Amino acid sequence: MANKPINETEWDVLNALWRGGPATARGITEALSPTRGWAYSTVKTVLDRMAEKGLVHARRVGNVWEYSAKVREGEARRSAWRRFLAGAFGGAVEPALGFIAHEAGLTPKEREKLARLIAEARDDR
Amino acid sequence: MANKPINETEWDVLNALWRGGPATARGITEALSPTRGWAYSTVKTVLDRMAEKGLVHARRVGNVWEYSAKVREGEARRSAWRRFLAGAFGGAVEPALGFIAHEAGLTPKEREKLARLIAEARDDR
DNA sequence: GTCGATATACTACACGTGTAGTGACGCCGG
DNA sequence: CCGGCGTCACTACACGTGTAGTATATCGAC
Repeated sequence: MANKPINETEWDVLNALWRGGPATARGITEALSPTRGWAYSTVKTVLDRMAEKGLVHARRVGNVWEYSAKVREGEARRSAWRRFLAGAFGGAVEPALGFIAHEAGLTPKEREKLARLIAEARDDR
Repeated sequence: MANKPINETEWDVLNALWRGGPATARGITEALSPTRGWAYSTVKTVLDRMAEKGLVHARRVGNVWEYSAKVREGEARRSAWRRFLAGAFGGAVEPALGFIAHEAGLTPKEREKLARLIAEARDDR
């Protein structure tokens, strides 16, 4: 299961790992330094906590730990989607779709894009 | 502003208020009792905290407090949507739309519905 | 083999949240 | 006018999270 919510900090770390592949605590610290500016020890703590939760995998390499994403991006997103539905729409899909179509503040261009994407999705299955 | 994230418990309370209108702590306790089973004092605490945050409005009526939703449903949903985007998609709208069309696990029927909703939205503006 | 750099492991602390107990006080019924 | 019931205000506490310091272990260079 491991269906704990993923929080802000964790998304940042996961995104870094998804984009850059496995990395050490120092690597992540540097990757996130422009946006977050965390201290090394902060990143280490976050990573360790994520490892406990099963979000990342920790592997000893020489004397350093190398962390890699254990959840896949798609999964994490689906889980975020489910939480979004659960919270804001009591888990109901259709109202959420209505919201996205009408009230999510999409630009016409975005709506167009979405229409196209749906058409595609319809085709490929 | 008031752009604090709304958490699970708060969604429950807000939903109760949106559906049932203004209510006292006891009222909410009862409304949520099937799903949550909170103690009266728990609900009171939650409501007071929500009042502090500006999520609900508290009005003294006789010797009881009556609480009403201060944020509107649409606003709250938009804010949840923004947080969903920020977390799972780094704030980018289009990848999120792609995800919804392709990977969110929509049934064909739901996709159909979404297509219709978009068409509608296109019409009315 | 000693030293310096770096990583680790452990600890810390404040704030948010989930959940609730308790003592005091006011209002309605008798 | 008094007592009980319900409500309030306050307090509590454990756990999660954001953020980081520090003492110790270890590795590579000299």
